[in-house]
Amino acid sequence: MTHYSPATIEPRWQSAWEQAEIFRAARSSKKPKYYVLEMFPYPSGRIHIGHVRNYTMGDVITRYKIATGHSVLHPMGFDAFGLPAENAARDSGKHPKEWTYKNIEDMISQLKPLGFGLDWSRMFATCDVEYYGHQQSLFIDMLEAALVYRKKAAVNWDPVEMTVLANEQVIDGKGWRSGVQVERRELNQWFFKISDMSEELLNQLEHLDNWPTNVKKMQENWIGMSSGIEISFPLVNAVAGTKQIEVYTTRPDTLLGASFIALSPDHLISRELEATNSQLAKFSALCRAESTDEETLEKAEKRGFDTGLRVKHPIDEHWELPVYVANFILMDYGTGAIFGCPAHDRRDLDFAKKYKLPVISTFVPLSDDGLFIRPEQGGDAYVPPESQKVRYIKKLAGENEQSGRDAIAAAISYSESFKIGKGVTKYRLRDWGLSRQRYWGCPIPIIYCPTCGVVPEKKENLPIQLPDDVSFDTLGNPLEQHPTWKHTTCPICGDEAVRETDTMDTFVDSSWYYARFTAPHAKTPTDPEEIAYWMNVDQYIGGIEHAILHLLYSRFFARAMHITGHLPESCSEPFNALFTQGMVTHSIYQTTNVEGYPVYHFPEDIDLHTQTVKSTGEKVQIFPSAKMSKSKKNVVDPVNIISKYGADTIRWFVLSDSPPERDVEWTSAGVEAAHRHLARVWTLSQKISQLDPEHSGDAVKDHDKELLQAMHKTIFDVTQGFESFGFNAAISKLYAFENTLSKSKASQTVKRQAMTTLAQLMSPVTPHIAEEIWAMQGEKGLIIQAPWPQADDVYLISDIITLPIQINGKRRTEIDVAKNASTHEIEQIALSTQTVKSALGDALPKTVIVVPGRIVNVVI
RNA sequence: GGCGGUGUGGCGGAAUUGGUAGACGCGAACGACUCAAAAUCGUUUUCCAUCCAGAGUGCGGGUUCGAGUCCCGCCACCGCUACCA
Repeated sequence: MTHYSPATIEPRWQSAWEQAEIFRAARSSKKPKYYVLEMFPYPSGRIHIGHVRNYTMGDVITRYKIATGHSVLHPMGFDAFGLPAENAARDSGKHPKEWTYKNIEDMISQLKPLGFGLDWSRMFATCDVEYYGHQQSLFIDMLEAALVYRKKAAVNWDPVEMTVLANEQVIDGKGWRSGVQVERRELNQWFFKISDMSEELLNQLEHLDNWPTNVKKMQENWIGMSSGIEISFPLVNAVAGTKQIEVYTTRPDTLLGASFIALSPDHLISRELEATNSQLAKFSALCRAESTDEETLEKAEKRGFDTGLRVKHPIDEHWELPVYVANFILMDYGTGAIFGCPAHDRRDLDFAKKYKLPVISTFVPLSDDGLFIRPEQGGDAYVPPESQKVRYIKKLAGENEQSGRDAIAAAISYSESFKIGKGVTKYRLRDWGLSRQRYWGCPIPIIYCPTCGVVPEKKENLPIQLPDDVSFDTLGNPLEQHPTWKHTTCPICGDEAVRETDTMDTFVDSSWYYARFTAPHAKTPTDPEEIAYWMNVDQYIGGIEHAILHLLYSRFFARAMHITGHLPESCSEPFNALFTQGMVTHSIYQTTNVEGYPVYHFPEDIDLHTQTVKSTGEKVQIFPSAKMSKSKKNVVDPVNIISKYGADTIRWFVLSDSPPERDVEWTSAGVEAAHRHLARVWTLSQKISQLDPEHSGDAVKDHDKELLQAMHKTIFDVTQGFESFGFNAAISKLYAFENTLSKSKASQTVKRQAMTTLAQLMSPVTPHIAEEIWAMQGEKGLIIQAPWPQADDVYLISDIITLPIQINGKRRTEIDVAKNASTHEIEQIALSTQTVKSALGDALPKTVIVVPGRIVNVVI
C-alpha cells in the first residue's frame, strides 16, 4: 500500500495529457464542437483562489464535454493592458512591458500545476503587438462604418498627474493618487456609437435564455429605456434665438399640474442668459462646482434661480409659468429642461414650497379613506405606482378613472394628434468614450494632418507599435512626451503630421478576444472558417462584476464586427450561455496594536483552536467571512495549498461546499475534509485492486445488484449535476457513492467496475487521482479519453419500490410494493397496514390518493 | 426611491421542480485503536419530550389530498442603479 501523494502523481498526468495533446482544440467533422471560456485574467502576477474556482468550473465542463464526445475549445490568455503596469513603472521603475510579461510568465507557472485542460497553443496577451495591431484595423473599419466618432467631451482631469481619470478614480472629487481636486476639462475624445444600438441591445436580451436574469436586468436598467413625450413650452419673449423650451417628460398625464419650468445650468438658454446676468453666472458656477458623488446629492438642497423668463402652457396660452435654472437638472438626460409638477413629484414639491410656486393635483386616489391629504393642502406628493387606478380631476385625455399607465398612453396620443408634443423613446445608455491619456494601451490609429485633418492610418502601416523607450519620470502621458514617436507623415498628402497619443480603454481589448481565440494566429482579426466552426462561445463563465460593462461592450463589439465584415450575423450575441460564479471568502483575523489601530493576520499565522496568533499567543478577534483582500490579509495563496494538498484537493474543495453562483467560504477544515476524502478514495482503490477474484459467487449476487443500482443512480445524478452547474450537488453524490462502495460486500468484479466508474465521474473535478485509479484498476489508455459512463435504466428502476404512506398529508409509514403493482393493489396494501388501520378505526377513508412510484395519501 | 435576488439545523448547504424536509460536508458528542496523542475507523447529532406523541423551511394568510416549492400581504438581508424628469 502506498499513500496518496499528489505531488508524485499530478505532474505525471499533466505531462501525459500534454504529450497526447488532449486539449489541443481541433476542428472535427465528426464531433459536435463546444467552446468553453472563462473571463481571462489580468496579469497581476499572482493567481488567487477566485481564479482557481472560475477555471475549475470551466475545466469540469471541458473534461465532461470531451468525455461526451465533443471537440472542445478551451483557451486561456491575458487581459494585459491597463493602469497597474504604469503604476508599477512609476513606483518600481520597471518598464510596463517587462513587468507585464514577467507577471504572465509567473501566472502561467502557477496555473499549470492545477492541471487545467487548456489549449495553451492559443495563448495570447492583449498587449501582444499582433493582437493590438488587429484591434487597430478593427478600429479603422469601425471608423469607416461610422461606428466611431470624435467629439468634445468633459473629462476628469487631474492637474497634478496631468492625466484624465476614470470616474472610479475620482474619490470625493479628488484624484485617487494625487488627492487634489479634479478639474472638469473639455477634451476631444473618441467614442463608439453604442447608443445607436440601445434598442437592439435591449430587445435582444430577452432571447438570451441561458443568461442569469439578474445580469439581464442589470443591463436592462443600464440601457434604461423610458418612453414619454417631448413637448414645447412657447416663450412669452424669445431669447437666445429660441421661441420655445423643449421639455421631455415620462408623465404627460400630469401636464395640467405643471407649475414651473426648470433648466439645467448647461442648457443653451441658461448659457446665453449667463453671459449678461452676473448673478445667474455666479449661481451656475456654484452648481457646476457642486460635488457629484451620490451621498452629497442625496442631501443636497434643491436650489433654483428665477430667470424672469415666462413660458405659456401648451394647453392654455393665458397660463404663464416661470422659468428657473436649477441645480438638479442634468444636461445630458432628456432635453436638459423639465416642467415641474409638484403635486406628483417629491423633488418638485420641495422646490415649489421653497419658491412658493403653486401645487396642482391632476389625480387623487380612487377611494378616499380620509387619510389622504392633497399635496396642495400640505400633504406629500402623490406618487402611486403607474399600474394603480386613480381618479383624474384635471384630465388631459382618456377615462376619468384609469391607471397612470393608461393615462400616459392616452396623453401621448392626444398630444400627438393636437401637435402639442411628440412621443419619443429615450435611452440612458451613452456612447462609449474610449480615449485614455495613457501609455500602456492600444494606440488609436489616427493621424492629425494640418491639411487633411483627422485621418486614419493606412492599414498596411499597422500595427502602430508602442515605443519601448519611454520615461515615467515626468508626469502626463509618456506617448505625448516621447521625442519622436508621434511625429509622422500624413497617409493622404505625405506632409508632416502627428499621431493620436491617446490609447484605447482596456475594455476594447476584452470586447473581441473570444473571437480571436478561434484563430489566434490569423493574419486578419478573424478567420471566417474558424469562426464558422467554433463560434459562439457555448459557455462563458466569469464574475458578476462584469455584468454590465464588459458584457455589454462585447455584445456591441460583436455587432460592430458583423457590420464591418469580421463576424457573421449569427455571432451578434457571442455568448450562448453565461454563468456568473460567486466569490471565495474567508474570515478576518484581527488584533489591535498599542496605538489602538487594527492589525490583520494571515490565516496561516493563526491557531484556530486557541484563537491566538501562533507567534505571539495574542488573542485574535474573528470577523465574519468577506471577499479575500490583501489589505485584510484574509487570503490564502493557491500555490501554498497545492504544495500542501495537491491540485485535486483544491479543485474539489472550491466546488464542493456551495452552489457555484454563490460565495464559498474558504475554511481549512473544509480543505482538509476534501483532502481526507481523496485519500480515502485512494486507499479504497488500492484495496479493491488487491482483492481476491475468488470472492465472487452466488452469495454476493444481491450485493452486486445493490452496488450496481447505486452506481447507475450516481451516474445519473452526477451527469445531471455537470450538465446544470450543480457541481456541489454532484460532489455530494460522489461522497455518498464512495461511502456505499467502501461498505459494499459485492464481488471483486463489480467493485472494480464501480471503482473505475467512480474515478470517471470524479475525473472532471479531480483528474489526476482519477487517471491514477484508472491505471491502478488495470484500465487501458487515459481516463480523459474514455467515453462518459451511461446510466442504465435497468438499474434505475428496481422491482420492488418503497412508497411512503401519508395520512392527511403527513408521512406515517411506508410499504414495499412491486414496481408494476396497480393503483388498486397499492391502495389495498396501504389500507391494510397497521398504522393506517389504527388511524382509521372503524371509519372508512374519505379518499385515497395513489401517485404511482411516488406516494400514497390516505385522507380520513 | 426604482429594479432584481435571497431567507431551510450550531455552520455551508440538499430536496428528481407540488409528493418521505434536513442528502453530503463542517462542527460537536461518545466509542474503538493507542501508555498517550495525532491520524484512522465506528455511532449519534432539527427542535420539544423520559416514552407515546407533537412541532418544524423568515412572519401572517390562501390554494391543494399534499406546499421549502404555487398565490396574496408583511419583515430582514444582499446586489445593481439613481437629482433620469
